[in-house]
Amino acid sequence: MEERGGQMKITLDYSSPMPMYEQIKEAIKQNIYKGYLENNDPLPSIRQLAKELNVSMITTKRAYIDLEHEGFIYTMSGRGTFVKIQDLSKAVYDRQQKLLEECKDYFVILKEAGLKKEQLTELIKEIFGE
Amino acid sequence: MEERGGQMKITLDYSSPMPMYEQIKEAIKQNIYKGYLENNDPLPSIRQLAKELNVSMITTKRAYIDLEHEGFIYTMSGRGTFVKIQDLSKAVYDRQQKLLEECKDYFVILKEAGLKKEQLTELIKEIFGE
DNA sequence: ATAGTGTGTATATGATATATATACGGTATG
DNA sequence: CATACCGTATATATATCATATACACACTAT
Repeated sequence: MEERGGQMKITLDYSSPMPMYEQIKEAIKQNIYKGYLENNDPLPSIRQLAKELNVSMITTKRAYIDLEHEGFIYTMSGRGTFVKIQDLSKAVYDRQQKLLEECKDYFVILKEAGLKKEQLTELIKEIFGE
Repeated sequence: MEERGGQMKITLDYSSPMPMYEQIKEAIKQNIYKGYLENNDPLPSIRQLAKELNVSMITTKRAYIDLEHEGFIYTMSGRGTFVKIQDLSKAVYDRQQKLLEECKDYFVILKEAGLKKEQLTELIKEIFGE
């Protein structure tokens, strides 16, 4: 039997306010963005993943449905679910641009809360290094 | 009749995924943090606010209950609801520290997504000025 | 004192989101 | 063609978000 999604390492925070199917979605997207999963790689079956994570099939299925609608994966009934990523570097770039846009709104909130430019640049140094 | 919460300007985004009672909470907190509302200032009654915002009394009540639990306001049955802020500058400082902590986690995510230090400092310049 | 009007409070109710169990249908392969 | 994997569909449970409406408390002008 072929290994399915053996690279996947998903850990759920059952007490998080984020729904479990959202956590699963995020984890799979991360695996794609980081290049751990390539085009046409099989994902774990909804059954297997549900067993691993101690959730029901419906929950894993729900995550897969969403990811399919968002264009990250495709499903073949009776066969399994597979990664659909045509151009990884473009996907990564698009995501970065999206994050930058969100970041902009976030900075506005921080500014309105009275935080100073220096406090943020200091934090950036701390995380990103000098 | 005394004016109640006449300073308040709350606008709801009915299509936002953020629950309406959360939006109301946030708006009131903002009014407190910005000094528009002082200690013991009356808030609009749950009825009046509900009417203004086209929501039910239960929704405004829910917001007030949460804010009371968080220590921002207090309620006197039959009289109304009032701001409870002992030390504004401390509250503002505490909130800034909390935001900075959250910001730290956020920056880690941005770094992992492959964003560069310069992209963020550039964005900060844009928002905060030179 | 009490009626009136303004407060907050409590109960019953519904829509939607999240998660489940279980029975069903498709696909490959010995 | 049996079997052992896949995904699919139906009925169901629980929590969250929001509502309507009837009730109780507090001030104030008769």
